[in-house]
Amino acid sequence: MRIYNTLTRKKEEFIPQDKNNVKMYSCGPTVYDYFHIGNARPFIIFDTMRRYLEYIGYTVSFVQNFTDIDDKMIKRANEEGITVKELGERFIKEYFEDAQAIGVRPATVHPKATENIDAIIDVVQKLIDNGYAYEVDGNVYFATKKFGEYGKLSKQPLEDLEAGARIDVNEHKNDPMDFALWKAKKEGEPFWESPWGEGRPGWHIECSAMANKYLGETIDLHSGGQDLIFPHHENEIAQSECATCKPFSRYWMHNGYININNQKMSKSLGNFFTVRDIRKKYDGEVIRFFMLSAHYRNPINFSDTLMEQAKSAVERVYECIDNLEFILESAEDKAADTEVKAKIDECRAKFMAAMDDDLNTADAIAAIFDIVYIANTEITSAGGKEIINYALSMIRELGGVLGLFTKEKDKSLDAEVERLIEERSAARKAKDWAKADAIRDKLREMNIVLKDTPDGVKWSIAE
RNA sequence: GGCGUCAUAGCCAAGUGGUAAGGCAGAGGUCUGCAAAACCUUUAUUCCCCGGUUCAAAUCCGGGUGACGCCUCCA
Repeated sequence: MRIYNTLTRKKEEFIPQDKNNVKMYSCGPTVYDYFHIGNARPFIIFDTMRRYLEYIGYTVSFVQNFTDIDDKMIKRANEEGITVKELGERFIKEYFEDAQAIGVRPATVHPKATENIDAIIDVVQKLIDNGYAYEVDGNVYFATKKFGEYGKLSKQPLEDLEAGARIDVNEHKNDPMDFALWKAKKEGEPFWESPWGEGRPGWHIECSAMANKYLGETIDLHSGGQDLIFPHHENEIAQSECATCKPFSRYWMHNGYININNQKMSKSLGNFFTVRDIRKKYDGEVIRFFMLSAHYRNPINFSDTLMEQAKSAVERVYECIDNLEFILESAEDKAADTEVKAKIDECRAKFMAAMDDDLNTADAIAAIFDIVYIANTEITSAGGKEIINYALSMIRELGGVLGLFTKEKDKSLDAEVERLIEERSAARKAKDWAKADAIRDKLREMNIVLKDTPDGVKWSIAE
């Protein structure tokens, strides 16, 4: 598989250090609120990356942290009159609820910053020992100028960064570009004991410490949103490589933004939609489909119209699945048509080629729609069970790689509905259209939609 | 000022040298008792503009125009 590596700004063949296992780290949320749809994009994209890596045979050690101590956490906890710990626990729980709804599986490990303070202190100490960090009044800073490669990810020479930097007023730092590894305790803030006194970790250091602790010194793939390239990921590289003297991550993937009216969505701009809110109107799967219908590095707009389009597209696939399952019931055992089977295999090949090419999920989705078309045009109950099952399982299998189209229809009908369907069939047989239509309308009100097909009456539940 | 991204139909979107995928929406039709679903036809001789390279360019090169992002917490 080839991926676009931010470090080299080129598509490269992805070769993990261990041929069977991929070590992958993704920056997780700061758990002070529900996550918004902009946060959801990397969760969905890199969950899909993980699923695909597993599909092509790797085991994936996937670490995604929770930032549960920082300025925003403290501020919010104070506003709500609860402890930082309580705030974190609440939104970690909410994270998992929304994540599940959009098909994002739990990572292998979800380390929390507050539970890895020892590991963080170790890295900070190592940086001091190696001469890359210095302590001032209980604060520890990273000396960016000591790291000659600083700026290699964002391709920004330190001088240029400095020239553009808005001045951070801080009398402790030796240099404006230096950043905090450890912050001395302020009144009313949570704190931990450290060699430099009571305090708490800076933001960037936790990812370096946890990646190192759970995945080792050199990981295969690090991912996140483009806005993390600088300074967060740049700083992670500096911290990790200066502490271990080893390369930190061999590949970096960054997803594009989500815009609202072509403007970046972010919490600071206030123009954001939480996944929790969107879910009130759209199924999480529709959100996921929407995200995967464009290439992950392109910016995408978010709007109601786009969600409606995504919803209709998802329904087309489920309609096909439902039809196949329906005709399967009346189909006979019969060998599959080899030509149709070959066409479906071609779709799978197209799907794989798309995913291999820098996770081109838009093309991969198109391949699934190609199978839908084949199913709709070339597969009937007369074709027999085998080919129906083949198409069905292929849609499920490839859909599953994207975390889509995995829902199972609840086939149970309550007795009353069943009786009405029977009654309508009898009325149709007697050509009593008025009665048949009245029953159909009545069922419609009960959210049961009937469709008369050559293979009998098919029902489905209205959304 | 530095670094970077994007521009393809009514909407969304793939396509990085070989003659415009896929989805949504619209129109007409087929099927159906009527529907629904599905299918068929139709919607870009053309990919922001101008030059250039090439037998061949949406794709490569040069120059414009427009939109956006990072350089400050942010996915």
